[in-house]
Amino acid sequence: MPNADDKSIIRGQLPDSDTLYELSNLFKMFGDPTRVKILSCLQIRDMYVGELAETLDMSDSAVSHQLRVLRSSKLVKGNKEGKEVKYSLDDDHVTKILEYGLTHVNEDK
Amino acid sequence: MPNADDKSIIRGQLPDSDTLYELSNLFKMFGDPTRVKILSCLQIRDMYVGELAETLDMSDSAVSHQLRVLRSSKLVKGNKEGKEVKYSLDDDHVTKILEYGLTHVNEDK
DNA sequence: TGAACATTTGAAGAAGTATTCAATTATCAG
DNA sequence: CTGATAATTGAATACTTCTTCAAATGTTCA
Repeated sequence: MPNADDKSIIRGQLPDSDTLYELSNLFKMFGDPTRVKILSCLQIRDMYVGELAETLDMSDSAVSHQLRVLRSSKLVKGNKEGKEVKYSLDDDHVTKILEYGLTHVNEDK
Repeated sequence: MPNADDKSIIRGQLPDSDTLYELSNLFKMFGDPTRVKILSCLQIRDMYVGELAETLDMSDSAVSHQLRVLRSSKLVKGNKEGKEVKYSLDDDHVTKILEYGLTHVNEDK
């Protein structure tokens, strides 16, 4: 059987397991409506936690929890200003990835 | 207070709710390691369900379930060939989005 | 028709995750 | 120091979702 190791050949061409895991993890960040909203806001301008919460009509706590997740993925960063924390995008790719996705979604209609 | 409707202004600049939902839904497809693996395989060549299962070392059933999800998002399509079904990517964007994400992930290290 | 194979489907269980609520930390103004 | 405000944290709950298992569907071939 000539194609006995066909799967191995395919496997060899795939990105390695770690990369695939990181990759899906990156996209997972964009895979939640709340997080996408937060990122979209920060694309417009830097904002404080409270501003985000008001704008998106969510609790401060819920927003803060999501900001923590986004921070851990290095997609946003927070800078303390007195008792407030101003958040901003921490990555050039965020905008491009969102734009690309938007293009796709809009083309479909 | 001059900024009373500042949030409304921001809200007005955001993509509408439906679009944001669709957007996060698109990214959610890429947010699971199994699905990313399947998509990566199909980027290399069209494959049957069984081939995918073997290549990725998963059950036929698990693969089929994920293919259903990907199909419903119009990212892959299946063509019946006898008793087998050959799957292929159903969207030009898939490759570009994956490539873009990969670039990002690789740059980070 | 009947056996073998490929795929799909549905239900169930397990694991992961988002939001809420209450409590805590930190900063500023009086 | 005290009270008020901003943000974070942890625990609990509700919800979603991935995989497994068993059964069903559909197709080929003898």
